[in-house]
This record gives sequence, C-alpha cells and structure tokens, in this order.
Amino acid sequence: AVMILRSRFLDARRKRRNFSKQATEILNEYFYSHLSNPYPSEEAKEELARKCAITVAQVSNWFGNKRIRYKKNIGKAQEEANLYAAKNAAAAVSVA
Amino acid sequence: DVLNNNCHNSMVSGGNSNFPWMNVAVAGMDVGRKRCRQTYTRYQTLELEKEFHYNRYLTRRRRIELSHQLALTERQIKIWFQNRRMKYKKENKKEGAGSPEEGEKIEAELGSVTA
DNA sequence: TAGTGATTTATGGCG
DNA sequence: TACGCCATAAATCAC
Repeated sequence: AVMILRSRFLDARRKRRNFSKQATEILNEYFYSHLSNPYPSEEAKEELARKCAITVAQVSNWFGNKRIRYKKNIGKAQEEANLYAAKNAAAAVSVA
Repeated sequence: DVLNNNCHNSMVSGGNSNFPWMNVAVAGMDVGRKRCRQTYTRYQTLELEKEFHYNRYLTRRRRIELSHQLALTERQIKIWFQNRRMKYKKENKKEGAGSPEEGEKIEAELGSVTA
C-alpha cells in the first residue's frame, strides 16, 4: 500500500514530459562537439541548465542517458553525429 | 537467474571504439561478464524503506539482521542505504521555497505501518 | 510502441 | 580498515 502511494506521488516518471526542441538542440550541440569527452563540468551543467531552462539534475540525466544510448548504437553509424558535425561545419563557414 | 531476475550470462562485446568513454565500463569485473542489476522485490524495498524511516544510518548489527531477513548481502544493504541517503538529499534540496509536496504524507504513512 | 526522461541497483574514487 | 559521499554506468520503469 505504501509503495502504491510512493509511486503515485513521489515518482516523477509518471509526469514525464519531453524537453523542448531547442533544449534538445542545445544539449546535442554540446554532446557532439565534445564527443571525445562528453562529461560537462558542474559549471558547464549549470550553464546548459540555464540555456535549456531545465534543472542541473535533468542535464545530468540527459547526459547519462545520451552516453549509454550512444554507445549502444556505435556500429549503426550514429546518423546524429554526422548531422551535428555538418551543422557545425556550416555554422563555421557562415561565420567565416 | 536462480535467485533473482534476469541475469543471463551474455558476454561483453570486446570494445575498441573511437574514444575511451565509449568502451564498456568494465573496471574490476569478472572477465567480460556483463554487469547485471537485480531489481528488489516490493517486500525488500518496503522493509528497507521502513528501516530508513526509522534511522538513516545502519549499525553493523542491524545491517546483518536485515541482510538475513531480506535475503540480500550486507553489501547490498549498505549500498541501498547510501543510495537512499542520496535520494533523500536530492528530495530535500528540490523543495526549499516550493510547495509542501507530497513527501510528508508518505513519511506519515510509513510511520503508521508498524514494523 | 519506440523513444525518452527519471529512477533504481551497483561500482570505483577519494576523503 | 571500513565506511560515507559523490559521479557515473547500466538496467528498468513509466508515460
């Protein structure tokens, strides 16, 4: 009975909402431009949290999930990586 | 698999990836055996939760008693309490100036369930 | 119903 | 030595 209560009220999974497209964009931007070491410092997490309008804990969750799920897809040629690589290249060109 | 859930003996795929963090996090595990995670039963979780409500830290003696009662290792009990304290801290951080939140009700509920 | 954000077990580092 | 805290991995849950 208590567990029912717990899961009813305490479990944030029950009210899960996806992040905004912009937030996901910002997070992915960071992730793929730091692919060699996608472990943002506490400060970086705080800034990402501000820019995405989410909490630091949520940023941590996102990176945890992202890292593990990215790993599980290596070999399946992570389309997303190329997408963001191309995007960054385009941005660099437009600046220059 | 005998005692608990799905802990099948699948092997870790030998990983050489682009960057070190992409390799499977096998630090000190038995040769490439994939890490598995037991999910505790409702009973185990409820009893642990009750104990935590009673006190947030465990004596060695109490830990041994619980490990027998719940069929978990002392290590598992210890780790569970560590994780639970982390969760507690996280919950008590979130509120601050916010609404009372439902947490209190659950605390009361737990207290009324005679251990 | 696959995707995704959050939570639950479990490890290792370090104090 | 043993144990606590913390960040994180990996599995699992819940929507």
